Amino acid sequence: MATERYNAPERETYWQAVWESGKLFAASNTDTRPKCYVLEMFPYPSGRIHMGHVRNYAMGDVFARTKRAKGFNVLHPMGWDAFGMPAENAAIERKVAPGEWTHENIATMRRQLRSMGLSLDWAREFATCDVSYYRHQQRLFLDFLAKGIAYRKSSKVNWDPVDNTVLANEQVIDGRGWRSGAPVEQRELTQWFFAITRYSDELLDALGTLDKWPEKVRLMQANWIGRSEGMLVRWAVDPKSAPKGVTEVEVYTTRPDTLFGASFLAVAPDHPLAKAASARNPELAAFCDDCRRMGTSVTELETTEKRGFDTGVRVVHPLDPTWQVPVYVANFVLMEYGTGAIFGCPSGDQRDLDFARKYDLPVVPVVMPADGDAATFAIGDVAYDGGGVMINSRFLDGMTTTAAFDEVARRLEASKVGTRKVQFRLRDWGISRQRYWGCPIPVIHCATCGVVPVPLKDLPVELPDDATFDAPGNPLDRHPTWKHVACPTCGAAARRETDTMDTFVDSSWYYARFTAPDAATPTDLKAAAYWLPVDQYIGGIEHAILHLLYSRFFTRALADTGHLALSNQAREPFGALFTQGMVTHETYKSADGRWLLPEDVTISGEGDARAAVETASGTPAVIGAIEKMSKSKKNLVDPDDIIAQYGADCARWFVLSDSPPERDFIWTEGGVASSGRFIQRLSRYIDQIAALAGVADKPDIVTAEAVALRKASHRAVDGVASAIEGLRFNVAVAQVYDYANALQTALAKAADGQAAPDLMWSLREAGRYLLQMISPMMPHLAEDGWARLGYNTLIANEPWPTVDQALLVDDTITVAVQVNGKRRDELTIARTAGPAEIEAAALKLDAVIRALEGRTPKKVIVVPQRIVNVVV
RNA sequence: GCGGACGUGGUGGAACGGUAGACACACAGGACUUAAAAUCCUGAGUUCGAAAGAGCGUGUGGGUUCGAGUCCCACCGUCCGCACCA
Repeated sequence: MATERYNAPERETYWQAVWESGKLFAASNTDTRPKCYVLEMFPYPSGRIHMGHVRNYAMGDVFARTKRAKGFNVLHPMGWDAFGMPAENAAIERKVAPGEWTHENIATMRRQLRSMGLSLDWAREFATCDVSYYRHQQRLFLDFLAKGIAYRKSSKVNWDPVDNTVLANEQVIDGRGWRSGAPVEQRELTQWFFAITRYSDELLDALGTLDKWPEKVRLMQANWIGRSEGMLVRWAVDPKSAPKGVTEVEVYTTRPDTLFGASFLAVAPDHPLAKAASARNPELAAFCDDCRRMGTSVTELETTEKRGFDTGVRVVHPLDPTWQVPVYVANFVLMEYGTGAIFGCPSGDQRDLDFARKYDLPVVPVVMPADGDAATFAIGDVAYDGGGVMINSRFLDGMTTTAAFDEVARRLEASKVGTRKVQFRLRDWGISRQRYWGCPIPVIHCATCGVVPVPLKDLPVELPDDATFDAPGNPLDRHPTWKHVACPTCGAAARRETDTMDTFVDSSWYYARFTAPDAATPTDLKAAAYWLPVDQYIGGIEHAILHLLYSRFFTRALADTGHLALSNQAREPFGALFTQGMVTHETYKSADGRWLLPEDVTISGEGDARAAVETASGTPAVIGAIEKMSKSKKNLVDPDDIIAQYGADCARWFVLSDSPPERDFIWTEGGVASSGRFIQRLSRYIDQIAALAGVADKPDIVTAEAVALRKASHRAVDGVASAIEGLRFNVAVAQVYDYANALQTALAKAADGQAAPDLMWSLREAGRYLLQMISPMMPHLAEDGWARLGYNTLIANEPWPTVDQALLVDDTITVAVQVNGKRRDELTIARTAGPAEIEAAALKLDAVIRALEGRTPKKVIVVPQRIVNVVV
């Protein structure tokens, strides 16, 4: 029987059109089935889909299709995270308007995503650069402003003096702007902020409820929020040494127990005391200026010497009025954390110790390990920052560090010079960007009225479409007319805010907008309450902190401004999170050091003998490391090419196979070809089954072949379902391969057309089950095979097959038999056999008798249906 | 420096504390073919052995257990996150 080769690309286009016209994947906001919201992180429209997208969206689609088959009302939407700097860079480099560039990219990528056959509800699609989206974001901003969640403050920023813009910390490389190369300045600028720190405690505590999030991500967020418990302690300034207007210094410490080890205070160069003291000491003023010029890059921080300058100010120890310590300005104290002032305990902190040695300050050990000897314990070049027992600390001596902490806290609070204080590392979120291609911040600056919110009736504040990009700086700021408006309050000439919002704001609430993308308000309370939280969110680990933390904050801010009606227990946007690994590929370089595309390289040999030549010229090439696919290293494979050659099912199947989804996936040409062959193989099996003579009624299943096949069918369906449920797609793929092998055996038995009726019937069932278990992963082949088997429904609409539990267990089972933990033989016995029966049978095995060497077993461990261990 | 994850054949990887290496890739041998492709069959952790079989095997060293890839401790290596955070 000759079967035709399955033309995947052609059939896939056909079935995509069938799904499309049937609106199969449209989600209803009113449905009695249980809901399931499946979401993958929406893409930035950079130009074309890459394999990382294919992997991400294939995973989400398998999950969504499986949930659909299992009877859920599934919401699986797609949109575009469309604001951002690359569009402006394209405008500068290619003279194309950012909006135009973005929309062209969206059109390309939408077509590419459609060719993957994803079960998406395209009716809900939007781009964050659509006025119909960002107008609502402006409304949210105004509501945040009214509640104090959005506010303006002056803060230090990285300023690029050539490009005339603020740079994020990530955009400052070795102290220089990443585009201009100019040394970055620290500038004090008034910027817009979101008060994420208002939710610090809640964001930290609620991490404990996110049990379907990766532990790693929860930990990273916990560290980022950085809660620490300590005390604020006020040190009175000795009036004789006090600069003008300074009477005390407040420090923050997490180790009040070490207070008797204090030998100095250090304040940040921008601390009020530093400024006041500078006024009377030009040398100190110069030192502070020097510190301010210091860069903030990682390498600089690591190499910069710890330096200090004695202010001449002396402060009084809070536990001993007769004891004074000097106050230094130090370049390592941050004004942004705590109070901008610390007390230094050299024996308990390495940095303080280094500082004390350098400036010849006392080093008094106050804590020693619990098993230490107070008489001999000393501090050399290494500080002891652990817990233990207090020494040299007067009334604290002999206490544990924990008890000493409490005792000091009690005394300082009683004398009103200290208070317990929880401190967070998390800072408020600065959202101002001096950029064109973002959501305009809807406020107006009036000389008399101050900052005036744009009235709701005047929303949206639309971006002008005639901005110019031929000069550095913010195009909105230099636009001839856009920023000039009348003050909404007094009518006088006023100025629009020309900053736009950080693009992370756009992606902080899109998942809520998807639940009602056409609502006249930012959210539809009913729709959002029905769909949220997202039941399964899938995306890259690179968003572990920023996007995922911002979204968690936004959900709470939306609830507090009446845009979400959620109970306090459900203020989380993403119930379950999965972070998938990257797609990687081998890299190739020509002899003269140019990166080469995989398609331009021919590989020969294997193992250590593998060698590459540049196909066109025949010159030898170098095979490099396996790295994340990137344009710069040219180790890219274009999904379009793969889909055109092998089909979407093949691309989907391949990226789901082999590697566990959370790990990196290595793309190989051989691997994709092999997936393609497997699709042809399944297609042949379907044709063979379709050609079988039908059996009208279900016969008794009696022959060994039929029984074995049915067991394999039901077990595979069961195994695939649970693997997908656990997002273990590589295991699901392996189950299908395994099942295909079983099916092949059964088909071989029926090849002569003389098979028993029960096998014929079981093969028909097998064909049906095969298609259903592959339908989430290879939806097109499943649909095509379904039609070939003669069904006139769509498999995409079919419920997940039911599993006959009786077929999942065997009457006889095989248990391993060990002697002293070493496997010697195995025993096949009735599943119902009791421990005594199993033990007796095991002891009769030749291999066991031989291994016993005549000894009498001391003990026999029998775990029914698992193992027997004979101990001698 | 702090925190975390990972380490299994030639390769990607399976394995509720219970027969390690499922499944796939690559490889080798065979069948079909004039030939190739495609397809099908067979083999394979490693050492010794003709075979039956036996020894050794999940980074290293200890521990818990009748039994450890899995749990605990230490170390080595790789990767990731944070980092003058008081």
